[in-house]
Amino acid sequence: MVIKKNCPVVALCQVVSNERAKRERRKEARPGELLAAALDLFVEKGFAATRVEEVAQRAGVSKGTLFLYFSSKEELFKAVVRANISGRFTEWSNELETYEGSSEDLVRYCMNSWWERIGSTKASGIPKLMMSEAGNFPEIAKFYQEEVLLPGSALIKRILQRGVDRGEFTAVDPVYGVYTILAPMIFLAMWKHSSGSCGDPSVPLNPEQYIAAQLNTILQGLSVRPAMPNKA
Amino acid sequence: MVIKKNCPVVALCQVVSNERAKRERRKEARPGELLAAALDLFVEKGFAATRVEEVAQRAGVSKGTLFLYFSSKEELFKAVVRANISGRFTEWSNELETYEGSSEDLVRYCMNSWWERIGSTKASGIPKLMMSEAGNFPEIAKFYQEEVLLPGSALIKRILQRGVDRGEFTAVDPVYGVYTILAPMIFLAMWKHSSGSCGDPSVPLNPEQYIAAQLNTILQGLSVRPAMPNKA
Amino acid sequence: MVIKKNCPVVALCQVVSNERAKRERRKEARPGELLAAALDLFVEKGFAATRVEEVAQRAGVSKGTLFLYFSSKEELFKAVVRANISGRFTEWSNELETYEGSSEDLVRYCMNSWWERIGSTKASGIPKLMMSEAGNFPEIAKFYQEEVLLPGSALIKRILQRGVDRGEFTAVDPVYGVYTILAPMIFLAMWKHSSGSCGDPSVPLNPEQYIAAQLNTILQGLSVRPAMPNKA
Amino acid sequence: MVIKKNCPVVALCQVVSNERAKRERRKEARPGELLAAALDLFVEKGFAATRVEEVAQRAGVSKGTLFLYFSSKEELFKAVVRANISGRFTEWSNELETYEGSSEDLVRYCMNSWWERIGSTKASGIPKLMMSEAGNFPEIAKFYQEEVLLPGSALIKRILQRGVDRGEFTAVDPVYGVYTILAPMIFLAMWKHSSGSCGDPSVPLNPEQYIAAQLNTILQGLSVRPAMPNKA
DNA sequence: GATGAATGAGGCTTCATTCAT
DNA sequence: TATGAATGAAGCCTCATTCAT
Repeated sequence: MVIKKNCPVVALCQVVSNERAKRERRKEARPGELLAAALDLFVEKGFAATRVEEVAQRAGVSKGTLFLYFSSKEELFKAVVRANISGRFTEWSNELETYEGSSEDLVRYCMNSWWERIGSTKASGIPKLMMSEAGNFPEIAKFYQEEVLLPGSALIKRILQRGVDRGEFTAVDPVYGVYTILAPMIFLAMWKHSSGSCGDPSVPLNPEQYIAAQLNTILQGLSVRPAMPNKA
Repeated sequence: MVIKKNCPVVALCQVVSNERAKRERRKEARPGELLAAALDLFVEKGFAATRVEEVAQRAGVSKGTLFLYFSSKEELFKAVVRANISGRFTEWSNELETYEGSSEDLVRYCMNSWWERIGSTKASGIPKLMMSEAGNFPEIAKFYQEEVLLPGSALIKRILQRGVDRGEFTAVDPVYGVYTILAPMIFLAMWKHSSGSCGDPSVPLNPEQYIAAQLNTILQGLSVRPAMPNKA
Repeated sequence: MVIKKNCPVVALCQVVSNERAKRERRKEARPGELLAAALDLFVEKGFAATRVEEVAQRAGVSKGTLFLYFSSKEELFKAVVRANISGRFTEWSNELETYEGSSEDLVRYCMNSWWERIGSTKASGIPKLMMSEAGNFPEIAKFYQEEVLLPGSALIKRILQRGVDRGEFTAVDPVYGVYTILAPMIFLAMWKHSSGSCGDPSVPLNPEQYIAAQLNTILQGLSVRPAMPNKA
Repeated sequence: MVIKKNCPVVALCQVVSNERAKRERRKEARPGELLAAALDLFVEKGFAATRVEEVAQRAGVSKGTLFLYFSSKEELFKAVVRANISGRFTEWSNELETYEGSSEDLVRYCMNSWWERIGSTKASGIPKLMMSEAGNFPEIAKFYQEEVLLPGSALIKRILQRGVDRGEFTAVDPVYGVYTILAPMIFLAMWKHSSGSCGDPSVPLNPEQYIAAQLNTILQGLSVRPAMPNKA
């Protein structure tokens, strides 16, 4: 090229082209950044109170760009939910099939594993989002139910059944026993994202300690035990 | 009475007083009707997605009337929360003081009583509302925490301590043990108001059965019992 | 009447009837009180920024009552203007006809008299009102012009002409000479009611001193005088 | 230049820069167009009676666009006042310092110059606006007073003092003498914008003739002259 | 006549979405 | 593709006006 390097116009072009290069490198990442920003904000403020401009800003793009990737705010919302729903139930299901330890340990493993993979990540905002917005987005609530709640419940049910079958757990209601495991986890996810509860440390909640305490009680509650004078 | 019933002046006075009474009865009923309508809608759709006109309509008045009683949508929201926060903790606290049965029964009593007094009423929407909107209304979230969460937690803590003191309950973490009781109730309240989850009966939840099942497991989990080979 | 005096219902009726008596006594005064209140507020805040409820309140009646006397806010406005337009031009005109002093004294008399009868009263708000609202109320502006500005201008013109005819005043433009007298008075009326100007005493304006100073300059300006080297 | 004109990258840069230039030219012109439209309407109808949509329409944009440039109707109003307040008093002050003609000519120059620079422009609406709205916008009225009325009065005072010092003007009250000059100008500005008065030509007012007539009378009124039997 | 609760049209403002550049 | 200025539908809120009492 004959163009002198110090020609200001050329320099400008290069800057532009560098930026373009960088931009294109990041292009693939755009939807992900937008989804991450949107997840944060939707979880924090709810769907209606979140402005798309905020989402775009947080993702480092302009408002218009967001609409290149998501045709509407609602589509963005759906994409956020979809993107953060772990399709890991088959994986977990397999782990359960091949698990060889005690059912108590299996419950411990599951709950802790949920915390590591979901609860402690941003994906834990999804339950809060669904609780808050289910009424406004019935289809996506249905989708969430089918993709998450049903498989999750089924998984828990099989774990409990395994414990009963192996003589480790006392027989529990096959439907309502599930909530014994499910409720503490969903509660934890929501509590975590309710800044009203977390803002003030007067009602503190350390997730690991919380899970440990819940497991202790639940597992003793599930365990088979000698006859006791207590009414059960 | 010596006054003749058909004295026109007297009659007028009575009419006036009847009219005034009726008018004022209506006027006094308005805020309550509006609060009830607003609670429903805020719980169902969230603060931002609820239109004041809807609230007014559901209360059977026009848009403008709402603003005669609440100076803004936000004030309406605050009033809804305030109006539905039961200051019943002293009452419950007294019941606890004088309770003479076993601590297990006390826990049962408390949970069932919560369901009867709060959970089964519209007030059960408040926890969902607070979870969803705490981020957008920090002051009112703080108020909720101080007026509800802290006293509630304190009450539960005392019940657990009573059980331990009387040799009925195993020692639990004084902080995290509380969640063993709290989490299932809050979960129930939120689940109930998450129409996305309830709309479809594929994951059903009958509150009484749910509470019974939770109590069974929790109470066995809390109970003192002979040493077992299980890790506790 | 057989009714006992201490019967509470009767007592109430009496109170009512006393109030009614008082009310009826004041009934005749109502429109005047409303007009006075409206004048104050319209002048202070303008037509659009004045709320009818404020007017009613200041007049000591309810909002509904105002509409018993004036069919709309606009009618109230028109009535305010009409009520405060002095039909005194014929009176003044007569005074002029029969005035026997110097024309200079006549001008002094007129300006001071205007201040006493109009400028220092609430009616002085009308010019401000008309200046501010003329664009929004063309008909009433026209009415004001016909009833006030034209007669007032004509009066001034005749006074000036009298001075010229009697050899007291230098000849001035018959149209624009009028403003020499008119402008200072209207300016005074508006300045007085512009709280922005009056609120702060950094640009003070004592009406009597203002008028005296204006008269001094104007009258010397109008006076016939010996030839001077000044360009006139 | 070595760079080929048809180098596509360069061309692109130019296009971009043209596009940006045009876009930004529009963007930069908007506030001015909006301010001009708003000035017109506020002066004509007053603040409260002017609808923002009208302002936007007259500026050729949509309602929403206005709010991109002014955060509220009130801010628009403030900006209108600020934008039309000439900070030209230092300039005028300098002209006064270096003026070499007679004080009479200086007064003529000032009044005519005010007409050319302010009175005949749209900025002449500001005095009317301030008179009408001062009560509703105390802060901006204060600002107007400090930025316009006080410097303006000070300027006039110095001109009069100059005349007295040079033996050209008779001694006048240093405070109230100012109004001799100020009142006719402010009156003119307000009269001009009171369409009620101007709409009908029955009380006509040609500004140049008005100013000439006022000057004639005022200047003779200020001039030093031989003792006269008139009371002064 | 008098009241003041109720109404609802209308104005300000926001923000998802579009589109020219 | 990316931008961000522009749009306008929709929501909150006000207040002149009505009307049952």
